[in-house]
Amino acid sequence: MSWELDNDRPIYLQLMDRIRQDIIASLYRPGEKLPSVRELALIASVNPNTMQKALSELEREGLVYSQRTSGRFITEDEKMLKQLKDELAFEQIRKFFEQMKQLGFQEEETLSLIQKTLKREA
Amino acid sequence: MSWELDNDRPIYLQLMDRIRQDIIASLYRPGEKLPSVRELALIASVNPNTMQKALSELEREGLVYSQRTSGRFITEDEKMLKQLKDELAFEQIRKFFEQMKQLGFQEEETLSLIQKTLKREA
DNA sequence: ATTATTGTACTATCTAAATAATACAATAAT
DNA sequence: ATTATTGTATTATTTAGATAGTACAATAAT
Repeated sequence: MSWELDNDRPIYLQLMDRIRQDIIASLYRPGEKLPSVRELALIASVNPNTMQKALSELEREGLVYSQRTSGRFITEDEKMLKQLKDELAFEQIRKFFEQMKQLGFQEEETLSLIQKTLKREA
Repeated sequence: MSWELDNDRPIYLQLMDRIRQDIIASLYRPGEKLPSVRELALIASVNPNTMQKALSELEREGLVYSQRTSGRFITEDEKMLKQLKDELAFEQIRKFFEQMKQLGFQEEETLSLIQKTLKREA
């Protein structure tokens, strides 16, 4: 299937974002075993080294841990996952309003623009 | 002052974003003369070549135009500026909801989370 | 015991981006 | 006329990232 990656940011960062999101959104469950580095590299269509880098960075963040030869697993610390989810969501909101502000939209305008956009979809 | 740049994306793309936003938000007015390449490079604390690249790309987008030796100017096509502003805003909204969705928040949840966040600020 | 799979490590190569240092032609300012 | 400023072009160097290829130690599976 080959993940959607662009050339504007380092691949390994995009891989991290994607996997982090999949964990947060519970596509992978706490304690679940991840596919191997080589498998994930195949799935995403990237070099195994690049995937390895992404995974080892996620390990530094504490989101996954590896057991020497049995594989790599999602952390079982559900409290941490919940907290991370909230943090990431808040960060998205903050950045979004920041961007809109820089385009010249105050909070009120942004809010009504959202309403309008959502209505148009429905 | 030195603009806020990170190492996660090419500098010239970040420069483009910044200048594009400043134009859209009317920090620079249509027809107004931009500081010279060298000046802007100093202001942003980047290499003149990098700034040159950003500006020539913005020129390809039609946002600015250069007159051989008198300098570089903001386009006078206000219609285009207005349209670009709307497009960029819509794109921000779309991406934001996309990101939130990938974190596991549906539109409704995202909306109420926004309300909650804005209230907390006030 | 043997085999296959695991994460990990290492070296080499290639490319894009950023920087540095100049240079030049056109023209506005003097 | 001379000077300074403009955008632009060129060459070289450095660095980070991506890829390719290979290797190894630990251990689960057989």
